[in-house]
Parts: sequence; C-alpha cells; structure tokens
Amino acid sequence: MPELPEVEVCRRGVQPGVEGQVLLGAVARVPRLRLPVPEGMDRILAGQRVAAVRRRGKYLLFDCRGGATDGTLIIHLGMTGSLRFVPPGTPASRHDHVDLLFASHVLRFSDPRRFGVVLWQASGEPAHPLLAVLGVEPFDEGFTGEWLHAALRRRAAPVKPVLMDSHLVVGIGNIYASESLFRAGISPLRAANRISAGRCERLTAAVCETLSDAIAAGGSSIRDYVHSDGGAGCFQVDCAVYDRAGQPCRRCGGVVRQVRQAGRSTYWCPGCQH
DNA sequence: CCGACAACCTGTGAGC
DNA sequence: TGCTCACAGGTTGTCG
Repeated sequence: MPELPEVEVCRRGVQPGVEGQVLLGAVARVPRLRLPVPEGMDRILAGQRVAAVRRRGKYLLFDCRGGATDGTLIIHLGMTGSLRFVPPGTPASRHDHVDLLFASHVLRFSDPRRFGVVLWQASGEPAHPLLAVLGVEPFDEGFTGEWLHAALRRRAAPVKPVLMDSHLVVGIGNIYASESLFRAGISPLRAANRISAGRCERLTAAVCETLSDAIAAGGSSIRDYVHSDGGAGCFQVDCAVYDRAGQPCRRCGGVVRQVRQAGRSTYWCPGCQH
C-alpha cells in the first residue's frame, strides 16, 4: 500500500474524474473491510456532488454536497487497496469491493487483503475517531526539527518505529521510514530521544524530500500498487536501502543490512548511518 | 504512558 | 507439480 506519496498520487489521479461530478449511487459488495462499510451507502451518496477530494495522512476524503445528508466519504487503502476508473457495467472481479457510480464512469475500490477502510462522516459530526488521533502532516509548517526534537524526547524506542507512528507524524510507512533515515544519515536503531536537535532538523528535511521525490516519481511500484489509470509507479527502483539487504550501498559501497523492528523489516547502511 | 506483539486477510515466492 | 512457510505497503487492541 500506499504510504503518503502513493495516496497523494492516487488523490491527484482520481480528482479530475470526481470533483464536480454527481454521484448516482454506490455499490458495496462486502459488509466490511477492516471496519464495517457504511450501512445504506448507496442511499446516502445518490444525488450528491463531490465538491473536493482531500487527503489527511493516508486517508482520502471525498467531500459530498447537495444531499439531505452532506458529509465526507473517507477511504483508506490499507496495504493493498487501490482506486481506478472503469466503464459503467464493467464486471467486478474477486477483490473489487466498492464502486462509486458516476454518469460516465465508475470509481472502483479494490483491496485483496481488505485492510482498507470505507467510512461515512456526516457534516456537523465531530471528527471521526480514526482521524482525530492523527499527528502532524509532514508538509505542514508545524513539522519542524524543533517540534520533532520535542516529540522524540519522551520516546526511548528506536527512532524508526517511532517515525512510523501516525499519532506523531502521518504518512511515513515502512519504506519511506528507512529511506528518510538513510537520507538523514541516522541509524534506525538509535534511540529516538538520543537524536540531537540539529539532526532532527536534518531528519524533518529528509522526510519531506523523500516524500516529495516519491510523489514526483509517481509513487512506489511495489507489488499490487497501481495508479488510477492503471500504470505502475516507478519509485522503488530508486530506493537507496529498502529491500536491498546484502547489496552494496549506492553511496559508500558498504553492505546494506536488514533487521526486524516492531515486526517490520528495516534496512540501513551502517557505513552511512549512525 | 510506552513498546512489543498478535490480529485482521490474501497473494506470492522460496524451498523442499 | 504441489505443499508449507515466511513475508508483504497499515492500523488497532491487548498485554506486560
């Protein structure tokens, strides 16, 4: 799935075919993904106009207006979720769980592992609990070295799993956590609260650069990720350390190593990262 | 409060 | 060819 760059690429790919369009309805073929799909989604969405497609962390937000129940459709792609446009009437295959129906096309949500989420948030309701607990956006002004330094003070765990904690910062998944730390020259094993203010400054910059580069490259191409138009991303070929265990570091020539942290694979170059 | 871990699912590739 | 196992982009809840 999709970390922040893939979700942002997905948002930009989907936006032209959705914004300003009127929904004829929706089809849900499964009662639940990671969480239950909203009851009566077809009735809720039918007749609404999609005013905007936004992103918060790894969540896509479709603002819907014009119905009796204005609100926001929330979609999370989980590990293997994807959105793509198909012509009306296209038969659904095994993992095509939800369709958003427009007059001239269908936006189809597919997700083999079903770790994704589709939710409805009516206007006026308090922020959905899943969104309310999210941390700062990497591209927001609040994501500074000073802020990160303060946030890491309380965390004794290795910095890599902390960097992936969406309650602190959103959008940094397993790939870009390793890549950002490589770019910043910081070992993923280093205790979060033992990173200097100066290196936190460097780390926030590295995170933003890594994510921006990935967005510019069109997202990652790992396994089943596809763009809304069906084309594969191409970022992974440029990974400095992720999934490169045993191979030479592109910067110093040393051997890239792999370790397991909090149940996830981490990759780093001991020669470049301390 | 913090952190490690299991759980939620299916698919794929490696090894036998 | 076919079986079994480990592992894969995320997040939440539980337990120590």
